[in-house]
Amino acid sequence: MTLKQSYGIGELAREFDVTTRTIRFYEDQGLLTPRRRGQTRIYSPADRVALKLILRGKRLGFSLAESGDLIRLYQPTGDNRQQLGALLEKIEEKRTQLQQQLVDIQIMQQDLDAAEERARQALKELEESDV
Amino acid sequence: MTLKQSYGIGELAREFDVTTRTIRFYEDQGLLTPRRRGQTRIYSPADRVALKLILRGKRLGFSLAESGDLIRLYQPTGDNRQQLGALLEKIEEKRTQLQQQLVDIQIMQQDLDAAEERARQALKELEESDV
DNA sequence: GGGGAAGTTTACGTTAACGTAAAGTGGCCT
DNA sequence: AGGCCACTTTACGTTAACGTAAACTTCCCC
Repeated sequence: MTLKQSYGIGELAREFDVTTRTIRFYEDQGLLTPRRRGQTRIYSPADRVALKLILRGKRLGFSLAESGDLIRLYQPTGDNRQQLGALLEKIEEKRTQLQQQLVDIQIMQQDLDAAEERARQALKELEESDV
Repeated sequence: MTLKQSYGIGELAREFDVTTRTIRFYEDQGLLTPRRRGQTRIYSPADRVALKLILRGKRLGFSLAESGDLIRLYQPTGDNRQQLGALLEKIEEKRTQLQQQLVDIQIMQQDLDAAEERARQALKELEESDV
């Protein structure tokens, strides 16, 4: 069995642990574009990938608008030089941002190391004082 | 010259490129605790560090409440075993979150690589088509 | 054919993180 | 004394990202 090629809204909601309201909201914001069977939404694998990207973005503090940008970076658009240039700029910009986040994470990890060390030390001293 | 040991609100605002309103708001949320001279706020180096931490947190999508937790992790608190245990748990939790963010960043960087590659390819094809 | 279960639309409500405006205080300069 | 900063408090306004509720259709099951 290869990939499923369509998904229901509840199905996606369960898989990614979000509400259907959230998924519809993302469509409202133009981030998802399911087709319809009757009035029921049918999601493509591309929609599923987009949703994944949105949630990944959220974990990094991206706004929905920013995730929208990322999604569009991904869609092969028959573009002219102008647009392609702007696109390359956006990519570079995001790259810089991710770099900064990497630095931030490293500093925080060091902070956590220090905090843990102090906590363990405090615990140790408690142990030693009540024989 | 060692470190400055007190800062005005405007001074901090300029240094970190935030408004004074923002700094006062953080105090309102219990994240900063400046002393007063008259009714004017005077910030300590510890306040300055806390502010730095908050802004770093923001870049990673942390809420002010989460950053508040982090600040408290940093303050040496005469704690009992209960609290120290809880503290260690919180630290571990944050560590897990940072790990996830690292993974997210790596995936996004790869996505950006791919997007850039496609853009450059599209540009190349445009160049070749208009001799 | 009655009743879930899962889908839909419409619309008002909510929270976080500030922005913005108004009105006042204190110091310093000329 | 007048004026201009930089600071203060109070309070209402705003945006993003959904939550929540109501009222409706569709399909399936027994």
